[in-house]
Formats: sequence, structure tokens, C-alpha cells
Amino acid sequence: MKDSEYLRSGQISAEEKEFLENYDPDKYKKPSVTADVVTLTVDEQDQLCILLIKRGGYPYKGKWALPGGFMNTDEESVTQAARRELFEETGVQDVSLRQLYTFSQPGRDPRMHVVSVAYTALVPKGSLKVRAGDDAWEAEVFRISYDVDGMTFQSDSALVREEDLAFDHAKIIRMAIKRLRSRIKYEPDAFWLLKDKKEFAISELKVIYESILNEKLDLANFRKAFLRDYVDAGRVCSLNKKSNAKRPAMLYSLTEELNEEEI
Amino acid sequence: MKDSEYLRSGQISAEEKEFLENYDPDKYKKPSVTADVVTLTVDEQDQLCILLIKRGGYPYKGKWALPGGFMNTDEESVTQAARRELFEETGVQDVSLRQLYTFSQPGRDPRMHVVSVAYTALVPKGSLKVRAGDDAWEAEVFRISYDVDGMTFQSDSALVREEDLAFDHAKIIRMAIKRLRSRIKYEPDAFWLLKDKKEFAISELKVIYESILNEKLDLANFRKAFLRDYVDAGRVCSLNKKSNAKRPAMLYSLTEELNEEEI
DNA sequence: TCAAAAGTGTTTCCCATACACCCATGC
DNA sequence: GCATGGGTGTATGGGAAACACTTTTGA
Repeated sequence: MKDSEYLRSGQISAEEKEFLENYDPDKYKKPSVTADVVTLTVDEQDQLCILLIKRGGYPYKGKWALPGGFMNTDEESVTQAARRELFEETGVQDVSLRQLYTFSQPGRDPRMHVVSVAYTALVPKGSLKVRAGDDAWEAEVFRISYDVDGMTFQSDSALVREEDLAFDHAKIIRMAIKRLRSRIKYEPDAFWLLKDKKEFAISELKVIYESILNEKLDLANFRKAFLRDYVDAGRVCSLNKKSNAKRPAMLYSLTEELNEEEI
Repeated sequence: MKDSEYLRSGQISAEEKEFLENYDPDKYKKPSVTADVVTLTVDEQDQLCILLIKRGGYPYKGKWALPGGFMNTDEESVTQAARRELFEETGVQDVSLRQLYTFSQPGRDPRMHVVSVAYTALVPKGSLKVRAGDDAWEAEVFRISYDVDGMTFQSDSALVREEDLAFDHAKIIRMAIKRLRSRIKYEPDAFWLLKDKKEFAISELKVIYESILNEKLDLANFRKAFLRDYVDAGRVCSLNKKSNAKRPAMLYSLTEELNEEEI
């Protein structure tokens, strides 16, 4: 592995150097490693949405699935692979990308043993425009809703039930939403879904929370929590600008960079 | 991939069957995948401890590191690999094993690109006896303590500072402890560290919490929280047995199976 | 002047903390 | 008895939820 911190440190004996040069990386059989991305956003009607792609090839040809793909070994981390894939399929770059879980059960992919590192991507409201698909894939944004027996995904042209998804992707999506719901209680994840993190009203943020939690919140109490946790804590500053609604709302701006990964 | 649910479902066209039979699993270059385990326990002096192994071969020969190893592709999940490695090195089986994070930065292993799925294992008090090491490795249990610039690990025969550990293992350990500290506020993780989950006193559980959080707790309030969150909620029942201390304590027993992984 | 959304104030209630106090046992 | 840890009771303060009320704009 060229360029490793370890090698550059220079504290390596001749014996170790020889070991590394003669090491056979294919001593063990290896699984494939992919990044799968649960891409969430909120649409103009304040509905939580997810990006799915329709598989153009086998396996699960014609089924809807999470976007993702194989990592470029030796060149990138799985996180970089996830970011690359997401960019290739949507063009969005200003997203939160956070590791969710790694799935590695043998048999979850019929081709071979695939270890999938799943990520949750949070895309700002309005910025998830789907690119025109080629023959390999076709992408669409689906509104997420729930009924007695699970999630359904609805776009302008298709209705998909969770059991129709490819691979174990329904499980991954359930996990992502569950985790997001518990995370927004302590972490500023929801800010990523704002149209503009540098100029937003409290009510806009409240709508994001409501979409994620699927329940209505009390604005007065939401405001108090927001002021306490973010404004008073210095993580958000007020702009003294006014929007142009009924009564103009005070606008706020995130001061801190949102740290994506707590490594 | 023999035995896959997908293949057995039988809804596969001849065309797809042919695709799967001709698929070349080595189309892309693959990284290696390993499981690394942060094995935590509490010793008889109520100190939080970790299992480390001394590396017998290159790289980082002679350095202390997390136990772990390569997964057996096609035969097991990374979780099973972690469980297998932990068993081989310690003989313990009744442990909580929970996925922590996946590390995949190129260069983190000087041999080749290695994707490591890290796990946190919680071993009941007193049951972590180290096996005699062979020439490939040597294991020891270290007490974890903190000073101004980081963690130190102390066993009966060695003192290791976090920057002396192999690979990026110090980072992984920090993450594991941080996560455990926040998790025990909501989840019953600490029960795994009890000597006997089926017969324990409240004060024993309190000691576990104190070891993890590294701070003293008020027993009266700890008891109230325990009764509310576990006994009243039916997750723990009282045994009406008495231990043989000063004043005998009421003993409790976990009724539920602790679910290890929320997949 | 009215509707609608923004923003403030107040009341109530729950619950975590702190801490005083009683209980059961061994010595 | 008394030391030691087990267990109960209570007073207090902070904060979250519910909701009434005021303010600012557009129409």
C-alpha cells in the first residue's frame, strides 16, 4: 500500500520491508464490497422522500433498489465510494453522508458474497433532481408512506411496496428511517434537509421534523427548544432579516459546519 | 452463491440463470474484509477492561492490537467472523456482540486495502480468561484509565499508551467506549457485563454503570430508575432470594432475552 | 378589519436530584 | 451495640407540554 502513514514513518526494519514486499494480498478469498445509499429528502409538499433506481440488469432486473456500487479498491474508502455514486446518479454534492450499518450475510446477493456498507444521505429540500437514466439504470424520487403492513413508495409514475424492493434493501431503509428519527432528538441532522442552511425560518425547520417524525409538533415549544439548543448555544445565529410571508419570520443561519462523521 | 433465498424462490428466468452462471466475481478488484473486536469487561476490582493481543507477525509486530481477523468469504457474515475470532482467542461465547463502525480508509493497513468492520463485545464479569497464546499472538486483559493526553492500558505485566497501539485501533477503542457510554442511558447493554444476568443485586449493576461512566452514582436514584425502566416494565423480575452480604440484597433476574442486534 | 402566521407568556405537571432516614445483618 | 450496606421517603427545582394570548403583516 503505497503512501501509507506507516511506511512513511520510516521505523521499519529491513525484515519487515521484505515481508511487506512479498505479502500476497490474495492469500484469502475476498468478498466484494459495495456502498449502498439511502438518499432522503423532503419535497415541496413537505413529504419525506427517497431516491430509488430501477435495476437495468440482473439480478433483480426491473426491480427498484437503493443506489450504490462497488468501491474502487486501493483508491477510495467506502464513504468516498458512496459519495461518488450519489454524485454520479444525482449530481448533488452538498449532502450529509453518514454510515448506517454494514450488511454481510452470505446469500444476500445471488451473484457472490457482497459486503454492503449502507449510508444515509440527507439532501437539502429541492436540490434532489434526478438525472436522466441510461439503459443501466433509471432513477426516481418516491414519497414514503406507511400502512398496516409496511412502507410504500410513491412517485408520479410508480407505486412500490417494500417487499418489491431488490436485495435486503427494505430492511436497510427501515433501519435508516428509524435511526434518523432517534438521531434528530440529539443531533442537528434535520438542518441538512433545509433548502438553505444559511437562511431559514424556525417554521421551516419544524416542517422538516414533522416530515421525519410523521407527527405534528407545537410551534411554541419547538421554538423554545430551538432557541435553547441552537441559538443560545451559539450553533445558529439570527440574521435580523425578514421573509415575505404573512408576518415576516425571523431568519436564522447555521454558524457551525455540520460535522458529518464523528470518527 | 448457492443456497440463496433469491435462487430458491424459483422466479428466475433462463436468461437470468445464465447471467448468474456466467458472472465473474473477480470483475472488480476487491479489498480484504476483517472483523476487529473491542472486547470490554469489568474486573473484580470493578475496573473497565479491554482485551488486546500482541502481534506476533508483521506489520506492527510486537505491538498491541485489537483481536480480529479475516472473514471466511462465502461461509460467514462479518458478525460471525467476529464471534469466531473472539471465541478462538478467549473461549467465551455468552457475549454481546454489536457492530460499531466500518473503517475503510486506504492505507490503514500497510499490506493492502483492508476494510475492517469493528464490533463491541461485552463479556460478563469474571468470564474473560485469556487463553495461552502461541507464537502468532499473545493476549492480555488491560485496565483502561485516562490521563491528560488520552487512554492508557495497564495489565499486570505491561503498560500501553493509546498511541502505541497498532493500526488505527486507538481510534476504534475511543469510539467504542464513547458509544457504550451513551448507549447505556437507553439500552440494557450494561446487563451483559454482570457476572450473572439471572441473579444479580441492584448494587452490582450500579457498579457496572460506574465503571463505564467513570463516575459515582446515587444508589437511591439508581434504584428508582432501575425499578421504573426494568422491573415495572417487566424486563426484569425479582427473585425474592437474598444474597449473603451485610444486609442481604434483593436479587433480580432478566426475563427478556437481550437482543443483540436491532436489524 | 380580518385572516394567517410569527412570536410571547403562563400554568401545570412530571421527574430527576439530593439527601435524610429507617432496616437487616454480621461481628 | 454498632458498623455496613440495603432500601424507603420526601422536598425541591428545572424543564417539557399544553394552551391562551399578542404582534405583524397582506389582502
